[in-house]
Amino acid sequence: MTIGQVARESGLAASAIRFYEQAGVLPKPGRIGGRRMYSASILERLAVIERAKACGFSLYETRRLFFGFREGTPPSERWQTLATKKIAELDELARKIAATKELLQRPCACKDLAECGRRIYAKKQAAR
Amino acid sequence: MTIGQVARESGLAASAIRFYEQAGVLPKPGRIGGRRMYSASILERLAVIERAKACGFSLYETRRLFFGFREGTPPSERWQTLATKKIAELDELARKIAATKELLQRPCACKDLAECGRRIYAKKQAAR
DNA sequence: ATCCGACTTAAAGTCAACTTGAGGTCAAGT
DNA sequence: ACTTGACCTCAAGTTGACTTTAAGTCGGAT
Repeated sequence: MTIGQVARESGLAASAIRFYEQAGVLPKPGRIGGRRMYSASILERLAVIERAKACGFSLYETRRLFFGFREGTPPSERWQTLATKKIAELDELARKIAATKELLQRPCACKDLAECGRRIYAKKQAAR
Repeated sequence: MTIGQVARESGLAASAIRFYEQAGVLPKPGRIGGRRMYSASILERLAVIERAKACGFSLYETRRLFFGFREGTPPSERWQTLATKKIAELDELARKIAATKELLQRPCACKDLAECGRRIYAKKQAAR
């Protein structure tokens, strides 16, 4: 498949696919007349990348998933290692979001921003 | 107060305070000998900004909170408008995080990445 | 022969929220 | 007079994941 076909199939932009290659998460494909020619398995590879991305992995982390970290470790174990760390990060993020919602949902009784500022500031000072 | 004092009091870098001014979330302070001179109320203003930031508002959104959107609307109502929108965004984000955790916690039974790719891709295709 | 569309590259642009750096100014203390 | 330290402005750098642009190449159809 040409890069254009892969792009249409996967829904990614061709530029993104080139970028992924450059970033080291995609293997360098063969070339015909200078053009990248992919086998259909590239779509599966991209699906894994998409999944990793959906899980909040950076491209750097995704690259480590594929290769270059503790060679010889089975992929499932690599996944475990990365997943455990990421879950902790997500828990922390969820905690922050909950706290934020808490803050947002409490209707502000201040009649103007100046009063609001005074209250927030006073509270902040009191917390020290 | 000089910008340095404000920085020390608020815990922000002086450069951040200048940046906030430039971004339009802080009023332009008076100058003495070219230097910014702030009244103590700047700390309250900064506290509001900090709070808005903690709530996930961008500086652009925060600026709209202070001025420039539906002039004459009381601040509490502006806050309401922004808060409602932001809560919806947070709910969406929380939903995504939960889904991601779900994904991460399910141990991957695949013996290699190729199999993993085939499974994910097949599932993705089936979903269409 | 030439034209078109799909491809190639490298470099630069995008977004947010700042920070960093260079080069200059100001007022106070010695 | 001179030094010091805090401040000033403006421009450029930072991070991540890409996109956009410019200029060039390839192969097939007319």
